[in-house]
Amino acid sequence: MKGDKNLMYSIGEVSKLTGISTYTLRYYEKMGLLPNPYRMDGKQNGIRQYNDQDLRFIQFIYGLKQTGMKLKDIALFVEDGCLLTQNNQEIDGIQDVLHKRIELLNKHVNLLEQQLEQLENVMTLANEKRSFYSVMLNEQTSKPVKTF
Amino acid sequence: MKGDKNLMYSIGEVSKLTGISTYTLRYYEKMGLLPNPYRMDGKQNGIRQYNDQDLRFIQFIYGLKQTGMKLKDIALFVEDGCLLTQNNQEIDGIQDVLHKRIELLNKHVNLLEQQLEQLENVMTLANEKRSFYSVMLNEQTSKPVKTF
DNA sequence: CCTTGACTTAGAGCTTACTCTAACAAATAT
DNA sequence: ATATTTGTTAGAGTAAGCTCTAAGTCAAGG
Repeated sequence: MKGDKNLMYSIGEVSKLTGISTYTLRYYEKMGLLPNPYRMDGKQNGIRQYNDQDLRFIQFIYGLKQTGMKLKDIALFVEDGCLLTQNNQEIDGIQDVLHKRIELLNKHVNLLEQQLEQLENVMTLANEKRSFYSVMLNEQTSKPVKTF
Repeated sequence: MKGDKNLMYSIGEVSKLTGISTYTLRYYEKMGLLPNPYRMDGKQNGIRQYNDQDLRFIQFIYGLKQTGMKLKDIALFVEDGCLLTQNNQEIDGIQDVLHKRIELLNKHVNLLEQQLEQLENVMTLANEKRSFYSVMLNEQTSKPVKTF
């Protein structure tokens, strides 16, 4: 009844599913990259419980990080929290928040495009170099090339 | 007469042309990422002189670095130096060197392919998120969505 | 019962990759 | 003449992003 599909994950499970260590997950939480998760109530030591939506969000955030977004920018992205509060009240200044988030995503998408371009360049160069070496390997008549 | 096209660059010029600081260029040289460049002889303080081939090599190496190859792996790639010595003598065990370099390039190209894939994933997710926010911005009737 | 995994705060330590300073020398450009 | 750029060695400092330990508590599962 609490999570969708009744699937709730502990921090250890999230760690296994995402490949992010529990240290790092708590660190990200403390740094404001991840929202404070729901906690088990009562005596149960306040254990973090993540649902599927949380998991997808963590993976999204991790993707941003892996592709070069700075932790500080991710924290900016996340800082205003959920777009609607518990009671389905809009947060204050939602327009500004949306603008800010769109801007951060724009900035990152630009970075991604540059990275794609560079990746393709480097790929080409690396392949050329590789071919060159392969040719050298197979050639009997080694011509005098002074090169790397 | 010394360099091709008579173009020789000082470390400062290389820095400007590549966007790598002189500190970093010397650091890379010390770490074995860059071969020891030709030096001006005689009284002239042994100033480093790079030619076009050197410049291209530096850019190639920098591309590897920028796309995630570890400095240590780059150093491995570079460590056996030029493929033919000054006197056009083959270096010892050139086959092994070629194999090693091809292997390092293979490894890196694999990494590049993974990166390309992830970049595209993240691009898609970021674009979706951006669209979602844009829709929220333009919608008058804000539906109760509790989400990031 | 005992291991495992969860929690906390605080803080130390680590890796990678620079980045810069010191302190001195020598050559070039204005 | 002076500022800039280059050179050297050696070493300190910085930043990001973890990674782990300590030292204590709590609760579930075999």
